[in-house]
Parts: sequence; structure tokens; C-alpha cells
Amino acid sequence: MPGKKNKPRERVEAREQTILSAATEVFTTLGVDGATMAEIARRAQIAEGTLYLYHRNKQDLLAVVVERFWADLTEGALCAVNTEEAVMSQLQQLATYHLTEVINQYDIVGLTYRARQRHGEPEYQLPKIREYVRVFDRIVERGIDRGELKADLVLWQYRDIFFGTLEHSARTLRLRNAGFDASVIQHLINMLKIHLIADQATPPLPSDSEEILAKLRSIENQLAELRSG
Amino acid sequence: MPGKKNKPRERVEAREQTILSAATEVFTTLGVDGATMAEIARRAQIAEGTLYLYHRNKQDLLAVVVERFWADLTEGALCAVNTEEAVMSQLQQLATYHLTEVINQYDIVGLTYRARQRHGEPEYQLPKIREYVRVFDRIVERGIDRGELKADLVLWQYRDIFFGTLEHSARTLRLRNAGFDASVIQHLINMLKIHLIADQATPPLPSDSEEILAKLRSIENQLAELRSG
DNA sequence: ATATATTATGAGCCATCCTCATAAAGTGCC
DNA sequence: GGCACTTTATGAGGATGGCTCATAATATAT
Repeated sequence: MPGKKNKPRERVEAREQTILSAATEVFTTLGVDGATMAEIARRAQIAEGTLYLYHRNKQDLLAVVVERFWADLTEGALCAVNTEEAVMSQLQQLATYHLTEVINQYDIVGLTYRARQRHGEPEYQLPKIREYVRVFDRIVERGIDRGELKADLVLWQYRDIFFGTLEHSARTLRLRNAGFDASVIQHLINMLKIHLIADQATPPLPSDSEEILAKLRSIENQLAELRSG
Repeated sequence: MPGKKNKPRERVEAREQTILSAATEVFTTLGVDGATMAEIARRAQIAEGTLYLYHRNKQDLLAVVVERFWADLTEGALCAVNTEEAVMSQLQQLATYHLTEVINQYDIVGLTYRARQRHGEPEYQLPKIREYVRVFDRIVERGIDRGELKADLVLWQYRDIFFGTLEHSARTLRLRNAGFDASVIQHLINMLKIHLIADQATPPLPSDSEEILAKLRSIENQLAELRSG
């Protein structure tokens, strides 16, 4: 039973992959508006109508292409991060991986903005992107568990700083026709370190601040007594 | 001569504004793909063909709509920032203004991604956006001149952190149906402070510093009263 | 081998962008 | 004011491209 059904299943699966590859190629080179269903069908060696057996419409096809990209990216990110190392190192590895990939595959990333738009809603989170972002979340959560990072940090805000900065930096670097820039990563990681790390040795002399405050309170009280007395 | 020519000039100018308003309305409510030139013409009370006397094509019309938005935003940003105050306060004002506007006018901001796409190129900087970004640049440059900020900082990297974080935060807040969130600004500004400020004595515990300052002012006042009294 | 279910096809429908021949309105000159 | 000329406006129609659907080919079951 499975042997008989498998062959067509494989054929269909292979076709699906062929379609996605063709679509990715056409979308990235011609752009969403420039790409035509006819051209995608031609490259996939199938009739135009057949496309609609696999994907409801152009928008849907685009979404699947983009989703596949982010799923692959998640896989790559998990490989790029060594969970044995210190948390900040892991974040640095993720940042390096992310910036590199986003710069190199900038055209597909650009398609993401188009895939997100559904009916009226201008923003819609693609499931695979959520999954990708969770790679960052897990690293930070792991860091908290291990006691390496502050337990009370607001995860989503640091997530926005992390990905927002990298995304904008990628755009800037592309506009200057520059490639990967390690200094961007250094900057970002140094910044995050100060605010994320649990080890409070660096914030200069908290004991001093406390002592100063104590003395000030004492002085304040003495003054108050002088005035009222 | 000018009197005779002015009337039609004004008429044409008014029409242009009518068209842009209609286009903005239709693009934001129906989305770029949902919007039709016929509908825009209908709302602007003109024939469809007339649209093409004012704008080469749909893409061009969209670009002008988006450009106008960013030009207005620049104007608003300049008003929101008080150049007399400390540089970090100015940055905070700009950040607050930016986040508020981007959240409230999220649909128009979303159109920006579509307007940027030209022929094959997925990214093209609209001139008015460059101008808007320069507001940030000028504040930082002013800070360096005044000696408030480090002279050797890499401007574009902090620009990417600033706008990248705010953009991502706006997206996050929209997805949660949340509005403006002051803590995002606080986080960002505190972060930037540590790395931008020339005077390296300040960094520790801002909450404590504030309390200390408050107490010193209080003491100062009480002393003054005591001496005069 | 025949009936049934699945998968494939491409001609054609329809919506939409854009052009262009034609018309209307405005301007200058006598 | 009337006449030539320029500028602005119009909407029917061409062209393109997304999508449907009647039909055909192929696979599966009995």
C-alpha cells in the first residue's frame, strides 16, 4: 500500500520543490510585480494552471517562498550558535550569522515585507519568522537560567534592539555597497553586555552611591531638625 | 502677467493636493494592490486619464504620497525637538515623537516599503527619508560640537540602533495592539547615554543619581533659607 | 479491462493599468 | 469680442497578467 502510493507522492513533492525554486528565482530577480505566473510556470516546466493546484494564488505562493527561506535560516542559526559557550558569545554568533545572511540574501529578505501584507492588514507575522526570532529568545532565557543574565530584563525590548539594529545596519551596508562589518556586531554586543549581564561588578561602586545617599539622608534630617527646632 | 497666470496655477496646485489626499486615503485603506487608479480618480473627482497628467504611473503616485508623508514628519520632528536643551533630552524628544507617529500612522509607514521598490532594485532611498534621518544626525553633531558627546563615535551605527530599535518596537507594539510605551524610549536612551556621553562619570544607576540630585537640591534650598532666616 | 479518482492543461474571462485620439478650457493678440 | 494656439481634461480601448474551468491525460482500484 505505501509502496504504491509513494511514487506519485514523491513526484508531487518534487514538483512542489521545483515550483518553489522557480518562484524564488523569478521573484528575486524580477521583483514581486515583475514576476508573472506564466514565467514561473515556464521555469518550472509546467502549465500555468498547474500552479494553482499547488498554491491558491500569487500572494500565497510568495508567502510559501518567504516562509521556506526563514525556515532554512532558523536551521542555519541553530547550527551557527554553540550552546556550550557563554551566552554573550552565543548572541555574538547569532548576530554575525544574521547580519551575514541578511546582507547576502537581501533580495529574499525584501520579499518578506510583501508577503506580510494580507488583505487590509499591513502587518501580519509569518509563523516561520516567529520561530526564527525564538532562537534569540531561547539563548537569552538560557542565559537567565544559568544566572549569566539579569532575571528581570524585558525580553521583547532587547529583541527589538537586537534585530532592529541588525536589520537597519544591513540596509545601510547594502546602500553603501559594503559587505559584512564586524564593528557593527562589536558595538551591538558591547551595548547589550552592559545591560544584560547579571554580574554587577562593572557599574562603578554601588556601595559608594549607597553610602553617599545614606549620608545625604542624615544631613537632610539634621537640617530639618535645625529648621523646626 | 502673474495675475493672469496665477489662477490656473492655483487650480492646478489645488488639484494636485486633491489627488494626493485621495491617493493617500485609498492607498492606506485598500492597500497598494487593492487601490485602483479608477477609485483614486473617482475620489479626486477627475477622470482616470487626468491622473496620468500629474503622475507617470501608479508607482510614481505612491512614491509622491510617501514622500509627502516623510516631509511632513520632518517638519513635525523639528518642532518636537528643543535645541536649547541637553542633547540627550533632544534625542529623547525625537525618539518619543518618532515612535508615536510611526505607531499612529503605521499604515502610511507600511507604504514606504512598497514605494522604495524601483524596477529591479529592492532598496532605494527616498530623498525625503534621507532628510528626515538628518534630523537625528544634526542633533548628534551638535552634541559633539558642544562637547556633550564623544567626538569619535561612529554616527551611522548609532543611527541604525536608534531608528532600527524604534521601528521594530513600533511593529511589536502594533502586533500587541498596544500604544506608545515610554519604557522603550527610556531603555533606548539609557543605552545610548552610556556610549555617547563624553563625560564618563555619570553612567552608574540613574535612579540613584536622580535621587541624590534631588536631595542635594533640597539641602541647598534649606541651607539658603536657614542663612537668610 | 473498465470505472473511478487524481492530476494536468491552456484557452479564455475579467480586472486593471495605461495610452491616445478627441474635446474642452484657457490665453494672447488684433 | 473673435480667432489662432496652447494647455488641460476625458474616457474608450489596447495590452497585460491573474485566475477559472471545461476538458484531457494519467494513475489507481476492482
